[in-house]
Amino acid sequence: MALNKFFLQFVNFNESELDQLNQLAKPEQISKGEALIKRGQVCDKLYFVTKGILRLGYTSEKGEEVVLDFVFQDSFAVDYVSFLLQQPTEMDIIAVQDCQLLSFERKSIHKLYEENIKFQKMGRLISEFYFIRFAERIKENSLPPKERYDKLVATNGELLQKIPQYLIASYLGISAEWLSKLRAKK
Amino acid sequence: MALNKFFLQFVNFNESELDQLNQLAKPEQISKGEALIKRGQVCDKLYFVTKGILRLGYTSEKGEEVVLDFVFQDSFAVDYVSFLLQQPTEMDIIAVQDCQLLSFERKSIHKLYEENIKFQKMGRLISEFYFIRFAERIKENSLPPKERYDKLVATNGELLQKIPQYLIASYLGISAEWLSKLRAKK
DNA sequence: GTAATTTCTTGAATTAGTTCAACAATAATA
DNA sequence: TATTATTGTTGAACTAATTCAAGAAATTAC
Repeated sequence: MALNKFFLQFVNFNESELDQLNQLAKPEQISKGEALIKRGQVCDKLYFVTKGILRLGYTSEKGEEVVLDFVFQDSFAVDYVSFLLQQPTEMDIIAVQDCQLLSFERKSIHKLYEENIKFQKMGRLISEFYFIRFAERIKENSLPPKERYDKLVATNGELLQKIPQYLIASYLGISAEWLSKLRAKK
Repeated sequence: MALNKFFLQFVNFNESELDQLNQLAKPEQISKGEALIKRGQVCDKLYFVTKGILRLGYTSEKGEEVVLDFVFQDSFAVDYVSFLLQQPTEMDIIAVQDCQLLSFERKSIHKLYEENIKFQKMGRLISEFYFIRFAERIKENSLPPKERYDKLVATNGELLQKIPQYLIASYLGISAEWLSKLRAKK
């Protein structure tokens, strides 16, 4: 099961510990275009994506939707900043396709942290995992759009085909038309 | 003292705990243009900047130096990814001006973590602090260069004047000439 | 205090990217 | 299957940004 596999990446849990984690998970679903989290809300849940793709971003002053990140299957959708600080998020998390999710309440996760240090360790390692992803993102952002696109295709090839190109263009910081022209070039 | 002030932001340490932290600190200095950390090294120290400014970045394939971040006085210079994973860094950290630093060895910090849970908490909160900075950076990167420049000036006004503009331009992802023209415009 | 080096500015030519509009292709719905 | 809505492509006119070269201004070294 993908969820357990995810946890086992970080800490060598035994069966009963995995059970404890699984018992916290509440199945949720959301259809294409709907928001999982909206600007202004406090993000007090983690959402494990069992199926579908979401995008994290915001609406600019000019009213354009800016995509900052995609969340694919088998990883967590969350605005970690809002989740950590328990303050209103500036982001929206929106389903790119119909999604199936498992939600974990912050409070119940924190309860586990206190019960067993292995859960605490998991929490720390997951934070670090996302931290490292962010650091990589900042570095990648310094590359020209074409290179960023090629890298994205190289690492997320198939999944990417399920995302409309105008969203990918927004993620890359270029217009949809220009991405189309870049793709046509080679 | 600025170092203690930094720690007290995160955890309410008593005097003896602050002493423990201070005893780990080894004064170092480095002159303008020199590297504190070079690509390929493992970053096994944290450096608190008591004086000066550093830049974190890398050399691209075309041989240009790309600036990803500035480290100002009273904060830590470190490649956190390399520090966390203890793997070779892909970054260089270079002094923009002569700097005075206090270095903290990873091993001795980890020793403190085990002795007293308050230190552990500090470690977590400092990680979160940088995590949040990274998240903000990713969002800022989505704005047009002029806006990013104005924001930078608004928050780091005086300090910024001590950094050559071609480095600021690199940080913003534009050429030095274009930054000069942008500045001239209004 | 002058020379040498580093940094900053300006202009001209070129490339990268945008906007808008029109149409083509694809997917969703009846 | 035909219809509608969403997504993708293309071209023309425009704006943003780069490169290169030259000179001006500011710093550093002697």
